Amino acid sequence: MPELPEVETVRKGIKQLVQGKTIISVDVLWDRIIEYPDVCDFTQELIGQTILDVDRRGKYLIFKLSDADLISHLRMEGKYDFQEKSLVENPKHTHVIFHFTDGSQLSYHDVRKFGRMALVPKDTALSYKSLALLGPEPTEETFELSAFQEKLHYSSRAIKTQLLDQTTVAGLGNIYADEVLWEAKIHPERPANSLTKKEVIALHDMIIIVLDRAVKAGGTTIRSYTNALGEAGHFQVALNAYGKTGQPCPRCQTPIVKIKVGQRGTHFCPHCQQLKRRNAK
DNA sequence: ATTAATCCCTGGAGGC
DNA sequence: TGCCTCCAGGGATTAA
Repeated sequence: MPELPEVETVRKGIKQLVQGKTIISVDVLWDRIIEYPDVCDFTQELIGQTILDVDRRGKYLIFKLSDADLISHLRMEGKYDFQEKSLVENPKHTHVIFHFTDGSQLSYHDVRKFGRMALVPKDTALSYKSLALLGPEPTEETFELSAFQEKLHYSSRAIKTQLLDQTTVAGLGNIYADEVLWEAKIHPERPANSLTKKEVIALHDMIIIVLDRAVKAGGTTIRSYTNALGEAGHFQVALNAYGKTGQPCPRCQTPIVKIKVGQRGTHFCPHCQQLKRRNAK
């Protein structure tokens, strides 16, 4: 599932392949992928537009076009593929194809059809729906400790749930939420407002560190991008908790446990990440 | 206003 | 082998 680091890797890959290309036609094979406007207008308005740049905000890709912004969210399994020449037959699960004037094409694939695209007026992507509500990017420069601390202070939800809420900080998904909580040694079910100042600082710092590390790892394979733009960059970073049910915690060897938090599968170390503080000795 | 539950989708895994 | 059920999950929507 693409989270911020994966989307960033996809962004770089797509950018170097399609920047400067002009759309000549668009095929939409599954209408519900297009959230706005209706498929007919979406297709028509894209014709003749040139891709000036490819940006990202949180987990959203933003294609900067000559006269519009195209927003694309990959959700669970969305992937982009690039072909130098149009394919006679498109693979299964191909839902949207952008044809360019030079004969090449960018196609969108999505087995579960959860991904969404929206075409909005030029330079308005960041104020479209939930993009306008996104929290800060998880970088040193933008992710302020004080705002994060305040957000947690007023929330009684489980910290894991709070981290998945994109208005807290943008870009964390189920994998990295588990990873940063493991790194910060915080139990995923701790109420957000029960974290000590020390824990909030540790969590804040780990969010920046873990995502930066993942972005850098994903970025190392960019040059090999010709196909499957959503695949590379996945699991380039070793995971410590997510998907490690029953395996020893890399810190203390206690088996990793899996529970449900807010309907989401959640992995943690019951020794390093305790719900109640042990009596200090 | 805040938060929790439901829904969208399909393929893969496990049971029998 | 094949049929059935269950599970995975980001974010929009609906409900409480």
